[in-house]
Amino acid sequence: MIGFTLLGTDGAARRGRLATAHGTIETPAFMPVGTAATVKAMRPEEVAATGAEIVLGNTYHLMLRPGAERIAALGGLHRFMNWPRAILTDSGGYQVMSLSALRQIDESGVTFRSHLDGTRMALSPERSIEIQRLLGADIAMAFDECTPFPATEDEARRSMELSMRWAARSQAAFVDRAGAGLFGIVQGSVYPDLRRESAAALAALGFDGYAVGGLAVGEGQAAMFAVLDKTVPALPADRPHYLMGVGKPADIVGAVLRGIDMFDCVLPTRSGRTAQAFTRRGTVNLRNARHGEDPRPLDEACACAACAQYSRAYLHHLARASEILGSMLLTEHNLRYYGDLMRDLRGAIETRSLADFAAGFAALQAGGDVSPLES
RNA sequence: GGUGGGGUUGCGGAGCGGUCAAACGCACCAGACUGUAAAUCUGGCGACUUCGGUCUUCGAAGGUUCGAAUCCUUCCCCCACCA
Repeated sequence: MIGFTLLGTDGAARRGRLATAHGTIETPAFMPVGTAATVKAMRPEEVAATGAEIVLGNTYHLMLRPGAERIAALGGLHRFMNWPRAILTDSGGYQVMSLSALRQIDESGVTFRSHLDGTRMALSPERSIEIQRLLGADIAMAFDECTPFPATEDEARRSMELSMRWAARSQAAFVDRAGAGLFGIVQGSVYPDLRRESAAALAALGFDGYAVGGLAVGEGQAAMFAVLDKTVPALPADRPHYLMGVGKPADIVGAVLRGIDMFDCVLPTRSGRTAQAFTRRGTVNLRNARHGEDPRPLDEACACAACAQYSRAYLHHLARASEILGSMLLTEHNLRYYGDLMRDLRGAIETRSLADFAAGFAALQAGGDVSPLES
């Protein structure tokens, strides 16, 4: 059982606080992704300095390497990766989709052929929950199938109903402990009736929190927001709402406006490694030639090390040279940007000025990156 | 001085009579990345184009051939070894 306190609202948006065995999380919150027991290119103290209070780990990847039992024997995932704050673990449901070429699915669960060495590995709702317990997750996720997009209504229904049966089994397998909880995951693709049905099924079971899954898989922002408009009102209001795998900054702002409390996404970390930076004026590709001689900071309004101590020209050079420091600095910047965005969103909800904040955010993003240097 | 090897589109490097504006890699110019098989992937990369093509390129100049980056001659460079 984990606690969730609703501190205030602004329209559909909510300001909340999540209490776990490893600290509290102010919501709306962004959770950096640390799939393989590391937020890539970042040390844990640097992750915390960006404002993150919880990170993700991944059942599938950690069971393959180094193995859940090994991590348990070494004192659990928090200790293993030296992250003393909260951890949410994904159940492996996303890999059911992303590794579709390497797995077979049936009622009991999924058999994966390891992407590392081909070894056959089985994952079921029961085993996924067991692994997440071995890892010591503060928040475990029900084992589901992230429905691919596009899916016909029949396909989406079959997939959603399977996920709902697996949700019940996940819950039955979950051993409740203080400060730890289990979230259910709504599926149903872009079909409002399926989404409502899924939400109702999960609410009837009763989870510590409710996730919306199967979005940002190619349907587009408008369709995603349309799904949230129909789905979030169907979720229990006294529990946290988590939009899985989302997203771009504008996606997050729009989802907060629609009542989402938690987010995770690989974009800030992955983009940090591929030279794309998120800024108050939109995205910037540091590899582009126009930054080669630019002595200005990436984002003058940002207090991260990359912006405070280095020029665009230097970040450009690091990216071109594939230097590790480039990945580190841009990942740090991107996570700081996301952290600042969440802080500002929380502040705007507290002062009930979220609509104004969202309008200002959109205007700045639409304005584009800083103008080129005079030559 | 002798012998052998070589000069290909920014660089490296394939090609060795037609299917060659010329493989591939790098560099370069852009784009994409949404519960991470991702420090990854995609496109472009001689000039012009009404996007059908047209034109100029493979050290230089001649030549053989219906046709030459590919064969021959001469010249200019480079490298290795021997003296």
